[in-house]
Amino acid sequence: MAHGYPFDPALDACALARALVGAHLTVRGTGGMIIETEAYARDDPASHSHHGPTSRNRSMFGPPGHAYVYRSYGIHLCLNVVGRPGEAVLIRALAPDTGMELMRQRRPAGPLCAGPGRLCQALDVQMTDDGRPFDGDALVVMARTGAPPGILTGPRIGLSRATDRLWRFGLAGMPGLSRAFPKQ
DNA sequence: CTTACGATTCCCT
DNA sequence: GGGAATCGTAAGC
Repeated sequence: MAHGYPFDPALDACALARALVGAHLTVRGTGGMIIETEAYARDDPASHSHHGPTSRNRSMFGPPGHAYVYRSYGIHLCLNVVGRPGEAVLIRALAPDTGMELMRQRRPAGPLCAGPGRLCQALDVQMTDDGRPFDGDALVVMARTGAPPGILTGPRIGLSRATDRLWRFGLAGMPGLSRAFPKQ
């Protein structure tokens, strides 16, 4: 049952990153509520898109509402939601609630979805998901309902450039964040 | 062609 | 808290 991609394609990366906090993500039947995101923009020294399109980052310049999946440190995969051209939002942590048993099989020990590499392992995200739409088929994202939650902000994790941009967003009061946020 | 370096995680001390 | 694992990418020569 496809329900389509719920977000305005015109949202800038930070607005999309904020909108995704509290949204719900499912990949082929496993997932949970998104509790931590990071925004990456076109004119952003820390973004893969900073030097323009390449074979690796081509999905970042593709249609909004599609996935950008890349390999990190030769080991892990990371999942992004593509926004405007050259912009994307990294999904950094979930509060897992769907397909718990399957996710625990894939990650028998340790945190299930706290960290971009861990959640990709728990959800069995593949490189073949790169460029795939969040259209409600294999990849499902549902906007949050109700009042806007308290959203924490902080510098993005693991970057050496553009550390002054507070483009990391988290759901206040949630356990399972990949790291603590600075005092607001 | 060569090389340096990550949008990380895990295990050790 | 610190370092190793591990490999694709892209900048540099």
